[in-house]
Amino acid sequence: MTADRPRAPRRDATENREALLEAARRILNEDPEASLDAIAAGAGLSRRAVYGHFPSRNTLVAELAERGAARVAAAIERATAEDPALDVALLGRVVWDEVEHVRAMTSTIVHGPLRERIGAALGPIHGRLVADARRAGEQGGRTDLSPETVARLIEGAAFTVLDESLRSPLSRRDGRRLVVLAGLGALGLSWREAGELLDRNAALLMEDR
Amino acid sequence: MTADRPRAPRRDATENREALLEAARRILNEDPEASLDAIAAGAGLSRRAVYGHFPSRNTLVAELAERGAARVAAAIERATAEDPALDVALLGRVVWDEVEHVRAMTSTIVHGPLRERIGAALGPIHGRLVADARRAGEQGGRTDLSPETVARLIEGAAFTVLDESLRSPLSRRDGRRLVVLAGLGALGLSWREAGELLDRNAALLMEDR
DNA sequence: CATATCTTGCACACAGGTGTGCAAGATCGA
DNA sequence: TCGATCTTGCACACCTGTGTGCAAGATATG
Repeated sequence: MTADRPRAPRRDATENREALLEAARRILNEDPEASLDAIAAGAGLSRRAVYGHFPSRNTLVAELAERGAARVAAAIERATAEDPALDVALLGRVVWDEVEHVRAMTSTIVHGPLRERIGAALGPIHGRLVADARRAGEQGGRTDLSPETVARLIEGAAFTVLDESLRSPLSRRDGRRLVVLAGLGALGLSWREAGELLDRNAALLMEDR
Repeated sequence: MTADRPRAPRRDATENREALLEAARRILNEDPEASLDAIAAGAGLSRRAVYGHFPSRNTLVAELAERGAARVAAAIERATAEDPALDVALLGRVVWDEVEHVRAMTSTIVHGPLRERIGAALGPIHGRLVADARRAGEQGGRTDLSPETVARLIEGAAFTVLDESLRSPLSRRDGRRLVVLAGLGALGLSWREAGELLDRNAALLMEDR
């Protein structure tokens, strides 16, 4: 009873599959409602060929979203800070760097029904933020709102910067700074405190990784 | 050359027109992409009849959006404060009260192509926020971001509360408080400063007008 | 009541999209 | 080279939605 796996997929086939995901990333980022036709053409394939790789349009987009979410999740694990405020800032910077070049798609995916699909992969971010907000409260920080609410506000602030950067483009550096400042504001820091934190940790906005 | 106006519109006709707008408000607020069919049914009319009152679906929605925008614009003119931070808080409260019961529709209209259509009517809000941010900066407030950017962050914070309240409903009072706190945070106040401001102006969150 | 006005229900054209079947051709790979 | 694998192009069914034409019926209103 050898499983009927007639042969390994042809090399060009797997290449085309990747090309489709790549084209989807590029095209959906310009028009998040682009048709399957447009995506296929972007990959140099016909619409019909797509169905040889993905059973449906949604499957394609979902896989794309999950890959992105996994990438972000992996990135945040490599960056942690003791101080809650610093951790929030760090999270902002890291996530921004991962997402900045796929802003438009990110925005629609997060606002749309695929949100749940990537929720699992992005859960860790939320968890970290809640924990940071709670610890900050214990150390003299915001106690007028629940940690859960504070976390949502921080996430929302990040999305605000995201949406804002779609209307008037931001340099990578300005985006980083803005997303961090907005997040710290939601955490309850005054603008001076946020600025001082950034001054004390200048590396936070630097180009390295 | 008397204009050929054969007669005034029948009373039930104007009633139906209002009923359509009313149904649109109600239904688009539950499903912002609801079809014209659903809206017509909600008004107790047939889809066909809608075209006797509005030349297109978009016309209907646009009129609805413009009415709402005008309502909000009128409301903010009735509330002004000298202190910039207080003015931001006041704006937050007033706008929230006007918008809270049409959150879902507001969200999609503001994120969608109708944004420009109501931009004119909502421009005053943006203008007030920019002026507040500028004056705040002159009085020891945030100078690390341009007034324009600060205004955008405040608006974004309000939308965050809006979106958030769609996932886990907020009481009118909690919504007010949250939208004000989030706005003041974006303005650069620490959570304590924001709290003190609210304490000094307890009437801000009260039920009256 | 008589009539202009409104509403209805149907059919239709149109647009844009997804997903499938199938034959013919291109292309990898052993 | 030769066969399995992929791609293509076409046709097709299907869906959901908008907007229009038209005849027939309902209803306000002078």
